[in-house]
Amino acid sequence: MTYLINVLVNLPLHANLSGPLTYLHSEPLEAGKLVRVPFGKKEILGVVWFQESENEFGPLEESDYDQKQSSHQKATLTQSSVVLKHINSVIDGVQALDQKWLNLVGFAASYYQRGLGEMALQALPPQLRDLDATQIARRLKKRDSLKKGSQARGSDQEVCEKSQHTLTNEQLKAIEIIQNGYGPFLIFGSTGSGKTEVYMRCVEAVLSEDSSAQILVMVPEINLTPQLEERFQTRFAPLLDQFGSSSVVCMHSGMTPAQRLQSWLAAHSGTARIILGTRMAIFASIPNLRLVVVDEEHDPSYKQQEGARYSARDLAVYRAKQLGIKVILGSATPSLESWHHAQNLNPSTQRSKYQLINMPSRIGQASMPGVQLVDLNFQPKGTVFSNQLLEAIKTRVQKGEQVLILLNRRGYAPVLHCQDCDWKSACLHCSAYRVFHKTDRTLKCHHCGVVERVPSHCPSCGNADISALGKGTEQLEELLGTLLSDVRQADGQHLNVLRIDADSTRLKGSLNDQLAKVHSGEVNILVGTQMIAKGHDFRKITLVAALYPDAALFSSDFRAPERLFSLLLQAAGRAGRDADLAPASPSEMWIQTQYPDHPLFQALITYDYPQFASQQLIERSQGHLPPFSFQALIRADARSQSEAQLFLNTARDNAELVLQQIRELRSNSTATWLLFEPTLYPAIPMTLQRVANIERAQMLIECDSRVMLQEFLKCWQNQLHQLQPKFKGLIRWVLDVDPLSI
DNA sequence: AGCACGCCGACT
DNA sequence: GTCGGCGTGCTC
Repeated sequence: MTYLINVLVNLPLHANLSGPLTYLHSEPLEAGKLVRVPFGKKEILGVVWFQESENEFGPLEESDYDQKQSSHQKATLTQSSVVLKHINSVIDGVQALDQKWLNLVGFAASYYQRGLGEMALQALPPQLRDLDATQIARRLKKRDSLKKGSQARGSDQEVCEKSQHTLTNEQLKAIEIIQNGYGPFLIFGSTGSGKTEVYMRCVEAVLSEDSSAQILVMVPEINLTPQLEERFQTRFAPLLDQFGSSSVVCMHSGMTPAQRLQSWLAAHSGTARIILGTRMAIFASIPNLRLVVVDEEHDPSYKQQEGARYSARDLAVYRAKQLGIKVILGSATPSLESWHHAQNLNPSTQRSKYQLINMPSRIGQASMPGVQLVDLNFQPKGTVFSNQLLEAIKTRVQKGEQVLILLNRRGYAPVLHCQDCDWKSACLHCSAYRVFHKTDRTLKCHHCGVVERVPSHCPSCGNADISALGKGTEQLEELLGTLLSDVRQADGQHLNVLRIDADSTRLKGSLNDQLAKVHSGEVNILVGTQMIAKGHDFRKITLVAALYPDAALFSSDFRAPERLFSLLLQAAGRAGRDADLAPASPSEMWIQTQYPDHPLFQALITYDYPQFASQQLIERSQGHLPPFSFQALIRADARSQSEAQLFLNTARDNAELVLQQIRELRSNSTATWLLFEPTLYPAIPMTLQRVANIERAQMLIECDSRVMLQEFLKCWQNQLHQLQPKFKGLIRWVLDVDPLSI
């Protein structure tokens, strides 16, 4: 007997093949099974998809039954003139992915307008794709032996001792709400309010209730996984000792392919009980998933920015809903989307979409730092550190406290400039300047990566006197060294200034080494980009300063203020974490700005996120922006800007046709979403118009109905594929559903 | 997307 | 005479 099997393979949507491919096999195969199939001249990994007549959303209808019978009958060897091939092998050692996982992948592919096979295969660990059945069998055997080893060790361990922390009333209340509610929950809790402890208690409750329960905890950045892993490991490993070290696993792109495969297998087989990871972890196969936690849910890192542009936070909410389990989102500055969902009551149910949990207080004596605004209008032009700020910094370091300076610009200076001929260090390939890096004497383009030795004379006129315009973190580091050269620590030692940014942490492990220097107290002043504002628990920092955050106030991106507020609040959260230090030495957050009266800063002074959010939501609502409308962005890359725009504008003209089709197709439908038609704005050059000699343009699509937007994008996408070959200079185009930056 | 086949310029 | 540029087309 030969059966027709639908198999997903890693193919982008725009290949001439769409949907699953049909292969032959000697026996029927369950959906979700992993197989190796011939594809062209290669053999690749495939995932068995549902048979046509199988309905992934429920039991089969009577009418489906005949089809199911026929598809399982002996198949003809061709299908629409394509010669079908046989499946090479079935990977028996790995259990079939379950229907819930297949559904998640199916939903993500359709919502983010990507190929089903592309989505499914991208969601699997790379090594699973590369290894054949025997190699995978070998890994499984290795894993089993590891497991036995740790089991033996595990049995020696003490029984889990319950955490001795006493919880605050806010924490107790939060836990109670989560225990008794349905979710999704949005914990609005300031940094240091003990959100993590709430997560842990909820995790603990679920684990003790269900002896096979698995839990997914997501964090925005790789850097934050080690410390969290350690906390979960020490807390829960004893409780879950039967599986020893594999009971808590990590999933993020910084792991080696072998580690990723092992973690994935541990989650898939059910041995991993707690899965900690970055956005990619949302696609992990977790058959007994019972709880999802998304920490720092507002963080833009949850949105994948290339390939399939999914939002791991939104998919987490979907996944939890699909499984009927709880999802906890947490943030000190929730995304306005989530905040909105937690505010508005549904008139019929009298419930909001998300349940809001307030945790406003910091634990112990610690309170948020007092905000000091320095009006740069009253400072000499070009001031980097105002005198007030400099004095404040001196006072802190002399007392043995630490200072954090935030500047979102790495390198020494963003531009080199020749005063004689007005030459500037423009990048030849991008519409941007190359940045001067003094440490390695180079000019670097941060967009295309071109590196050149810094010229000693102006390349244009030969003038030896070229100057650096603007300030980057490298220069701050240097500047602080000179400005504070006569300042000594309490013990008479010279000051230590440390810079942490993408350049200083390029080498593996160097971030940890540098953080360790901060924790040990060896460092007095820490200078860095936004990577130091997130999550790290610095005990002795009592002063944080943002030197010039004004650019975001006037950005063309409507989300810029939201991001700035969040960044500044998170940075402020780095200060005053040590409750013992707090009473004697209240911490400070300094902001130097030309717009001290701006409502954003005014809301920040009182750390009034609800105030800021409500004011932003009013603006969003008036501007018909998310969360009051839904957006998609299409970007075109081409040889010339005009070609990129021409493609987009032609696509825009075609949209009317697509809409007509939808209207006709649904002419007998009374669905209200049909009334909301998408608006397509004209194509515009991207803010960074040219990168690596490729011209980029984009076009925004906005619609009041999510369903209508989805329907439109699906039909429109077909048109775009047909349109594409007519544009010779066009290199590629990409769709971004729910884009985060515009 | 890969990876083939396929038809025209600068090199041993 | 080849090596190799990347243009078109196919993959169940």
